[in-house]
Amino acid sequence: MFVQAGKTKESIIEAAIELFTSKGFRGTTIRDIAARAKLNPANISYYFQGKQGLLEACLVSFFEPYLSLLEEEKRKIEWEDPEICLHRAIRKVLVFQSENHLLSRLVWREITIDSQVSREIISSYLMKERYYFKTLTSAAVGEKHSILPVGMLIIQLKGMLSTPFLNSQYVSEVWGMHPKESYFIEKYYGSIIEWLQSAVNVQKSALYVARLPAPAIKTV
Amino acid sequence: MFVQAGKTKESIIEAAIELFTSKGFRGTTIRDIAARAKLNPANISYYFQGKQGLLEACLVSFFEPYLSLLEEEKRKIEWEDPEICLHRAIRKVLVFQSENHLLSRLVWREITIDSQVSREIISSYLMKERYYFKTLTSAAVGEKHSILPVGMLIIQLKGMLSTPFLNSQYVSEVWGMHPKESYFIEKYYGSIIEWLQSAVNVQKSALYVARLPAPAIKTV
Amino acid sequence: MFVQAGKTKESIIEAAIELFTSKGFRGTTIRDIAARAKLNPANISYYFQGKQGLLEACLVSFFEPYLSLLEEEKRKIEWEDPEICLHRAIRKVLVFQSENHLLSRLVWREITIDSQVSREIISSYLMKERYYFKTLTSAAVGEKHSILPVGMLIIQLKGMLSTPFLNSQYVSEVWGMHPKESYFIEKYYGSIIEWLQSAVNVQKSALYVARLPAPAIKTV
Amino acid sequence: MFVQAGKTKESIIEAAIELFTSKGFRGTTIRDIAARAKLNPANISYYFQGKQGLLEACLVSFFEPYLSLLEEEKRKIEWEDPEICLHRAIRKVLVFQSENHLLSRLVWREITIDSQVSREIISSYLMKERYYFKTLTSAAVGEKHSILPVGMLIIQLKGMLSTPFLNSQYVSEVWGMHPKESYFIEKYYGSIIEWLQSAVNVQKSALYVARLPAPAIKTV
DNA sequence: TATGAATGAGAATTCATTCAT
DNA sequence: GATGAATGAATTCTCATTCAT
Repeated sequence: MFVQAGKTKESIIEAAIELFTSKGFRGTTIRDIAARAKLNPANISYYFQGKQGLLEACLVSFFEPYLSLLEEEKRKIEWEDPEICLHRAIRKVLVFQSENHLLSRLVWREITIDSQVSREIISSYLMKERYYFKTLTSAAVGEKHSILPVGMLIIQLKGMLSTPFLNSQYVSEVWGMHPKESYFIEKYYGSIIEWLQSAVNVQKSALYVARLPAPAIKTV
Repeated sequence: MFVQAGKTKESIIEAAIELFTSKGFRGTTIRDIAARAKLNPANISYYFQGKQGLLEACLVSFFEPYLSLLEEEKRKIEWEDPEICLHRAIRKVLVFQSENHLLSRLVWREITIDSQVSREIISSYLMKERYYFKTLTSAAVGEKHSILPVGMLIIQLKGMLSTPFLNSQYVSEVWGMHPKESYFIEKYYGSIIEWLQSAVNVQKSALYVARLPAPAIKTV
Repeated sequence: MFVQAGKTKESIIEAAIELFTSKGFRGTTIRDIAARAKLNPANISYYFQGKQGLLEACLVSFFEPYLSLLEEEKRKIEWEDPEICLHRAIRKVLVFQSENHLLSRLVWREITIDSQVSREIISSYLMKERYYFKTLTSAAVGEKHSILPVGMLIIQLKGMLSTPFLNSQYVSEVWGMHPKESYFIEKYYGSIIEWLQSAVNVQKSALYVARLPAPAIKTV
Repeated sequence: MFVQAGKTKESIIEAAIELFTSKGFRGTTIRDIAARAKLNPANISYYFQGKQGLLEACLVSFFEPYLSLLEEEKRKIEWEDPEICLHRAIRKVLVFQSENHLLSRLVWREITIDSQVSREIISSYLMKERYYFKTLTSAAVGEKHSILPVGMLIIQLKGMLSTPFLNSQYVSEVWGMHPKESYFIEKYYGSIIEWLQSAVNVQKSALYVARLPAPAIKTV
């Protein structure tokens, strides 16, 4: 009626996130979404140029703040202790996902499907993410241990950061609390940092790994 | 035509795993599958009572060997060193997933969707899996450090074990090799064991982490 | 395209009645119906939630006026001569069926199939119909001959009322005219009333029947 | 294995009659039939050249005895009292249908569908039936009342003879007994004969009924 | 901006039938 | 004679999208 376009768009995205997350993208119809948002289905095509566009809007609404968060910490390594920056980045990522746990689950699942039309969007976002992680990690550990296999670290870090949100019901059942609760985040943050510390001291603790024919990796 | 029921079923499942994995369950049509398996689409309903049944057959073909693998190691803790058993279980799980990396990706993605009719099947399998992990982990660390929060360990372990297969393209891009290659498995196994070792010494390190200046962070 | 929902629904029902009647419910495809109504087949699901729903709409469009017709006469027995009411009911039923002869044929055939999902709808309608017939007949004959076996009367009456419409082609061939013609209705009405009169005088004629080699008939 | 072809065919027809009757021809699959007859579905195509052929076999298995029954009585009018023959025919028809009530329901329903491939078969049988009925009725009443509209009589007779079997559940509910029970047949036979008598005296009785003060009737 | 009607493309599924054994 | 595998044709239905209002 009046200037409610923003509101309408918002409520569509909200409904879409809930439904895409629990029923999957293809398993959700735009009628489901329209019904939940109490709107006419035609609005979705109108505002997002189709279902696909709506999914992309969801992805964007995740990646934009997510990446600017990482970017911010990456920038700070110029004048702050990189290790502090990395730790803070990890914490922020956890908090952000916790506050957007449905959307997080949706995103981390959706990127495991190849033939999504959104592939291009996703790819460019993931490239950026990787770049920030690499830079942050290298800065945090690279100076001390130049031959450290940063790649492995990043993969493990990525897994640790996303798994609780992707498999939130698993976490609930094993740990007795949901990843959206801040207490879980605190604990989880703690154990990631622990792991990171010990991983950094990899040479000492893992004589065995060092002897493997791991390819030399150059840190930037 | 030819009495090759076994072969036909096999080839349907094979095609289904490939397509479900890359395009998603709903994104794959039974025609796609039939075309890839060079069969008539009606065979799918004939052999699996519909698309849903085919998905379930895929899940079963993953979980059955996967769980018996875990079960075997769980049984061995009666007379072998539980730590050895846990390590061996981890290794076997990695190798099994590496050999069935497509199927693994499919399974770990599919379980993140709520409203699947397969929910019951999945639930019962995941319950078993959790039980085996709990028993193995508790046996491996419990005796030494009875107050250890095993739950957190298991969540992290689960994440580490599945992430590389779920996000195989991520691994490829960061690490330069695919989780189906045995070289990756060796490396990855090594770092999990490392993590496990240091996690077991959690009390000591926890002390240290507690002293970190974990900066309070406001997210937008 | 055009906002003519009412018209569209109407024309679908019309086409459905024709086709269901001549080819049977299962023998008619929604494509046939859509083609005859010059519409897109999807409209049928859209307006009637599937083929089954369309059949039910047809049944309802028969039973609603049919039953209110009976109900009206049933109500009138309070202050009018019940025999007149019954006769008038019979006449109205014949005229109504004559004017809706295709639909009548469809309905009277369809109720002879057990496993229809529409069973519940049909059952409740038939229960009402029976109640009206019973009340009307009992009132018409009951006061005079309270112990008359009304059940048998009703069964015969039902048969007489529906048969010409169910087997309209039989009527055409034997009688040379179609049950939709009013001349037939007049004649047929006359002979039903005759039968009804004589049936009421059952004792006298029963005497004569008793002499036939048929077993003696006991009145309950 | 041995000479069981007859047995197999028999059991297929038996199963088909049950299922066609309750679920309708199109609503029954040959797999249903094969399952009930505990046979392989391929047998049906083998023995009856398809589902259609099976239906035709069912129709034939009804009409052959049914028509020879009528034919027999028709032949007898040459030397016996035609009225007796007609009554006997009616009785035999009722008994035959009672003993084959499922098949009767199937047949009388199926002939109300136009576009059956079996139309030719049905048509020729119905033509014969009509001929026998006409001959019998004309012989029974025609001599006495040459101006009687035999057509109307036949239509009513047809309706009376088939209705209880076509709507057997209706009969059950109103009358409290099933048309397959001989007690019902006796009663029903009685009332048809009554009707027939009075219909034959139509001219007289019509006059008489009009004037009728409906005398009180005492039941025995 | 918003809506309900309408549609076309395509999906899963059903099923009678065939065929080699 | 009998069977189970396999198929092709056809059917119902779903759904994103469009369009006139």
